[in-house]
Amino acid sequence: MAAALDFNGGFNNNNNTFTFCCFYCKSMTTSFRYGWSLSDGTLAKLCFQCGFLYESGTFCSTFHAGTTGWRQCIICRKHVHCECIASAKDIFMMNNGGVCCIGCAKKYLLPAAEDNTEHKPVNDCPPLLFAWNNSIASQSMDHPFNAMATAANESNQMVMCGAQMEEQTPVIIGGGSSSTAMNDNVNGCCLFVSPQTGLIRFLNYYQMKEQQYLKDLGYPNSSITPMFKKILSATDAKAKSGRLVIPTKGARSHFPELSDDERCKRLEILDITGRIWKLSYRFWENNRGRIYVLGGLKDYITMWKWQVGEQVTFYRIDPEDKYLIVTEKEFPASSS
DNA sequence: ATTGTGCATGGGC
DNA sequence: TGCCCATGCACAA
Repeated sequence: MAAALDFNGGFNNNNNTFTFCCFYCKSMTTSFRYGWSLSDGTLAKLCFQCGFLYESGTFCSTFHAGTTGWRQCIICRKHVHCECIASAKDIFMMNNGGVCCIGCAKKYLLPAAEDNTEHKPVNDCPPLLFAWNNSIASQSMDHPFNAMATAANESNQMVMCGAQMEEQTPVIIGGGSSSTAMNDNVNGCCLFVSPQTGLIRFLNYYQMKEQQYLKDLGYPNSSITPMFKKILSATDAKAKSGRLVIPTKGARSHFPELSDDERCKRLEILDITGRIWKLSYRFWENNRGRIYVLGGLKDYITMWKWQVGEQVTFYRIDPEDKYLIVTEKEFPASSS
């Protein structure tokens, strides 16, 4: 007897059981597990095996191991698959084209979304108007809203594309002085609307990460100041050398002064895990100038897997009077 | 052999 | 031209 189509998409085989076709592998199953969201708002029904792999987070690496579409999280470098619907929940598309895994996105990019104690605006920016598909409407303040912003354009509008936007629909924000203020360093900005006050808080990518560094290190109320940064050269990135040539200007203006009598000092520098690295800070002379280097970095370079072109930033934490070294694996373009 | 240090050279701005 | 700094090498610990 022909099976009757069930309203839920299953087949009644006339003995009170329903048979489902696994959305992914198309095998028939009598029990299913829910998978990812489909465009019609329902959830994909998966067979036991696919469902189990999906729930355990190994779906993509199991089924798509040999296919294209694998990219690296810009922060932790974990491989994430970006070409199937199943992985959509695990990735956060950056406005600069990079990809962030959802773990790092929650940790570094969207901390306000999970921190209910911090729904306080950090500035006095006026309420902004949101334009959605060219129709201006007041933004609902019912829910936290996070998105990645591209640079403010010439008319002081900010084009937004974010994880919570439908289909990457661009949104234009304008009418607030803050969009002008953000002009200089807006790439990777995260925007947050306070559900309590209705005011908009924004922190750019760098600021958000810096605040997170302080929290991670246990200095949530301290201040963190970038001192200088260095794009890693080929010789810097070689763990064998174990040293970093640091920009002369940054060294002179932020590190303790070295003299001909004291050509080397020991510096203790924290990494973002709180580990203390005892490094040598010294210089040698060259023609007319000094070359400043930070030595004793071999283990650090190995641990953080330095690669050419990556950026290392040195911070100062006050009032603890500590240095912090941060290896950032990839950066959105910054105009600063 | 491994790791750290100092120097000379040369390219680029 | 002057300075910065990337690089490779020699040498020391």
